Amino acid sequence: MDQPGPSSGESLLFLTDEQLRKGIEAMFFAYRGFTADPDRLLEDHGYGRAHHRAIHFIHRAPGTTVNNLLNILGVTKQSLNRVLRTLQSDGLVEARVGAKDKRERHLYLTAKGGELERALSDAQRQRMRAAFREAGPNAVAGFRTVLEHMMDPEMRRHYAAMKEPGQ
Amino acid sequence: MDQPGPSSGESLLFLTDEQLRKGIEAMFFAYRGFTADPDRLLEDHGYGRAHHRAIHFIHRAPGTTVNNLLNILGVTKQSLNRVLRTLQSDGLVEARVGAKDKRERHLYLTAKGGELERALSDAQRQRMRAAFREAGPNAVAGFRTVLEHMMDPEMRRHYAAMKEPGQ
DNA sequence: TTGGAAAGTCAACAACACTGACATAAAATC
DNA sequence: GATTTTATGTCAGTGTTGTTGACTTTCCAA
Repeated sequence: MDQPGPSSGESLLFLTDEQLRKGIEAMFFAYRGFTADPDRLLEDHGYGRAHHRAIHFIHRAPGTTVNNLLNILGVTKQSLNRVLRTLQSDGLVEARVGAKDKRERHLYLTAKGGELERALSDAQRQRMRAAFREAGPNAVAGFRTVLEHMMDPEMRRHYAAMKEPGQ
Repeated sequence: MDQPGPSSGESLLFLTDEQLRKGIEAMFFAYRGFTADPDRLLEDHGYGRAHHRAIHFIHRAPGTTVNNLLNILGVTKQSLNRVLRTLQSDGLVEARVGAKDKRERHLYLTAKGGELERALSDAQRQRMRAAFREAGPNAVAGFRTVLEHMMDPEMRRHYAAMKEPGQ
């Protein structure tokens, strides 16, 4: 019953279907918690998660182009455009025509957009900070390692690319 | 915003806003990967994630009532009902009127429903197994710890309740 | 027995994803 | 210089999934 793995000396009990099912349900329930706080805030403004994602990544990489945002978010341009249009007409996002390539639109948050970003981000960070603190640095490192391996390779590239901003 | 002040003897560098932002983006990108494989399968059948969730939890707790499922999934009964209706008319789910309380419907997967559940589950487990294996048992433990702390307390109850089935 | 609560169903609507087709402007290429 | 490609935006239509409101059936308790 409690025999070591036949090939290695290491236990592989953490790879049983039962453990994997727990991991799957953990992802499901945790993601709900992860989005719950910003969702409440967004509802007050009449926005949805799509707006949050756009705001987050524009804040993260100011001056990003529509096309770049499209690749990161993995939605169609029609879908993203709907969101950007409302954010622009509400004065949260500004789109500047590219200096070098005039076809491109570079996206920036306005002061008002920055305010909402901070509010959303604060709400989300607060929960994550609490979870991190209770779990401890070792668990946090494991958390990030597993999530990185769960990403699609292409998304992992995006994630890694913005991992260390100054490098 | 918050300085990484060395107030205690322990380093709190893992709680900086920068680290939290990385955690937030890790959740976003990883969740996309997490759902990608089942999503492809579901599309072939004309279903969506809502169907997957219903199938998963009916498989997890056969005979569960609609109301119980409602609490776990956190949607309105009308929304869940639409999903259950299609699953029933497609012959994947069976609803039996409660013996004690005839208002209740107890939900079961049919043989056909079980087949789809297995296919979806296999696809999702495969990715998670790969991620777990590459990350190692220590990282997996941390992963689960952090996720548990990120859940709403009520959801954590559901999660814990179904953690060890035989106990 | 009657009135309210609970479980579930039907109808209509909104958010947000999708596809497809098309328009415009600018850059790149032939 | 003409043509093609690229970046972006728009219109129309569709599907999934969430919502609220109104309704039926069933149960239970005053």
